[in-house]
Amino acid sequence: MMIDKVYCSQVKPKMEGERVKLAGWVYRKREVGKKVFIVLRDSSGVIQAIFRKDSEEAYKLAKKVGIESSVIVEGTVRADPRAPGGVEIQADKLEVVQDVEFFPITKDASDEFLLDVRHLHLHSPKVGAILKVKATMMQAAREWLLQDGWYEVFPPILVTGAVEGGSTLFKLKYFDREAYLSQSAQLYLEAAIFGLEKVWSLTPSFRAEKSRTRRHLTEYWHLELEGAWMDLWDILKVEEELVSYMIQRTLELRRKEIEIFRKDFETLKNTEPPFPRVSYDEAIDTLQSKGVSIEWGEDMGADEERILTQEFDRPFFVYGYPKHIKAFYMKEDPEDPRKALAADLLAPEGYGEVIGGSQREDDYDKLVQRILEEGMDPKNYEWYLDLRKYGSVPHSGFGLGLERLVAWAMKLDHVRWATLFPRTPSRIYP
RNA sequence: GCCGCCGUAGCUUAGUCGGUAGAGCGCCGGACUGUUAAUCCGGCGGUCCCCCGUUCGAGCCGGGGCGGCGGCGCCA
Repeated sequence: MMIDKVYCSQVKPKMEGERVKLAGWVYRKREVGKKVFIVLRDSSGVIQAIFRKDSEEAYKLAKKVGIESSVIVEGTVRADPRAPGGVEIQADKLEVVQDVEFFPITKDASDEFLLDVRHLHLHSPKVGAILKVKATMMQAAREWLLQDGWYEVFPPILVTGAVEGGSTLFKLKYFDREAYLSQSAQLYLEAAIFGLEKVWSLTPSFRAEKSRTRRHLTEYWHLELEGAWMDLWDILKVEEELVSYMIQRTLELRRKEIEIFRKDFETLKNTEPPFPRVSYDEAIDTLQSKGVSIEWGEDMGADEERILTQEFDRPFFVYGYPKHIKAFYMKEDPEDPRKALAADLLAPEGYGEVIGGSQREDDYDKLVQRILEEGMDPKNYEWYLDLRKYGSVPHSGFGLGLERLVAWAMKLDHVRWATLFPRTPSRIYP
């Protein structure tokens, strides 16, 4: 039953006198004297409708209708400087599709309460703006990936083992066996490059870690790429071009939505290739010169990372981490065996890690050795090790946390606002 | 797993020294000739998170529990 309606944002002052039909929800209602003002909201925006007593039936309904009721409004377009946006609907017909007695979300809602009623919070134009930006970012990613020759693949979510020893997996029953929810598609993407060379996927990733930070969710959307015949420096170029395009394109298409949350666009505009490349060694030096007590070989914690990101006005890479703090599948630097050919992309303004990437170990023996060093059993990685026995090639890849990129772009205070129904250790409902 | 904080009306909260629990928003009723999260008047609304204890008397003091939040670690 598509209604032959116009969207709120389509109504312009030059349409003065035109008869229109709109469908949406009651966003605001004000009764003054013998008039009722209803601000109507739909997915495109808002417009004011005015009900006067001379259209008695509509006026009576308008007086009674509650906030966030679903309604269909008919009337005539009027340009009026007193109306928000300079245009309004002189309404003469109101159909209340479903009347709402009271909407639980009012102006004094805490973050916690908004998450409790997330299903209703999705009415909010602010939430809508974030969801639109997220959608546009993926639209941009697809545009870039298509023109650069990457194939989208669809990896499994039900898996048998860990990608990284440390991360905790959600366990589930798989008939009479155990299985897990995937925390990364990487291993499967690595397999796919032997047929398609350049592949990517967008999948949910799951981490059963009780992380209580503004950067973590137990379920998040993971954009992963894997490319054959690419070394670390090749994949960094892919990363910066892809991220730059996602940001620039979204800035072009969704400026209004971003502006609701972010006032300063400098760091977004600065997101043009090449991104600065900072070695781990330089990062340690910088931190030490700022009085941070950190030694070569230690991993950077959240505090260190934050201090470092405040030095930059655009995203930047940190590369050349010590091997022992990185995952087993990352290739050892042939010029310095203490280091891994790994790089993270950090967002500025304190946001930190958005991408983790690396060149992969493509040598069978070295990979077996690394698996043993991590205290894992090579038997569990048999098919993965096979990839190094049957036409192994140098290859690299990375994973991007979509919510993290959105959170930075919109300057959100938590990644949970960048997802439809956030899952955290304490929250799996609604 | 570790450190810190908080649970009072649908929501946001005040509550002094331990002495009959208050406000704003929302909702309901009324007033108002154009409002911009309108305004004004009136009304409805309470398992003070739970249990035990101290006390003549506990929202407040003590003990235990439950739930949540902020951060660390881990990562994207």
